[in-house]
Amino acid sequence: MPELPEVQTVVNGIKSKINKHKILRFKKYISKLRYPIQKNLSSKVESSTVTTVFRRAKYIIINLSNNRSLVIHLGMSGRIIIVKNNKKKFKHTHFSILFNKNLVIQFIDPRRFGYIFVTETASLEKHRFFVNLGVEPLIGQFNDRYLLNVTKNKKSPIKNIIMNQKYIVGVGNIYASEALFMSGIHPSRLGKDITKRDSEKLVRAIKSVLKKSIKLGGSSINDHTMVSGKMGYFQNKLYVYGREGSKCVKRSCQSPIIRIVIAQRSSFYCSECQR
DNA sequence: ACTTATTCCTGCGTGC
DNA sequence: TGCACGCAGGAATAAG
Repeated sequence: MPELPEVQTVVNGIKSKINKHKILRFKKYISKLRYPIQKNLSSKVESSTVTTVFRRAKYIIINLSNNRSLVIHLGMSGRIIIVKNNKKKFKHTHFSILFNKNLVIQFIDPRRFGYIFVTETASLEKHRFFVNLGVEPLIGQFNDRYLLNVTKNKKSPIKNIIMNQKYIVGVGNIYASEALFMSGIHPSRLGKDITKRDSEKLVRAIKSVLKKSIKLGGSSINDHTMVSGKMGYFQNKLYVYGREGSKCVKRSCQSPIIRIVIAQRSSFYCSECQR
């Protein structure tokens, strides 16, 4: 489940490798991803050079010298790996990008919820997938005042609010559960019942868990790996996600971790520590 | 304007 | 061993 730390891990992995490299060829093996790959995508990117690689929300953005941006979303099971040649194609390799100096990236995505598109860099922020994106959680603008303002008067559970990309980007099911545990807030608590103190703790927890996970290369639960193919390590540091029935990690607590479904998503929390 | 349900897809675990 | 089934979930979209 690629969330902000997993996407950032991929960006960190490909950035130094493909920067200033020329795209020789874009090869697609299947066009039916979440959105069909544009028919003219290859002609819009081939023979241009990479100028910048960065992340916005859960998107990977590769800016090109021809004033276009190549945008990739990993969906749920999307992976990007770097290989030396393109001879070995995996079962779910859906496209590959061949750069000069024998550098190749492959996009592997069994569930095909990922997608790629190219757009003019100047209009990227106005693109329908970008125009409604909320604030980046790791910048100063995301603070307790911002979150409190978002949560006030809302009748939906706090977990849904922090996972909603129009308010805060990059937080998905894993890190929402983790951050709520770290701040002692029950995932079902309604937005309107979040206090200033809760907001302070939750903001701190979100920033902290995302940063720690990035440092360890993200969480390799089902599909995510680093671009080298190596697993991330943060799955071993999770407090509640996927730990139904296990004991709370807090020594003084030891209560069982509970799984409930909120808005069709598994949510994990400690029955004692979170209210 | 907000809230909730539905939809896409394949691999994996479970039960008969 | 094989098959049916449910589940995993990001987020646009439709529906309420």
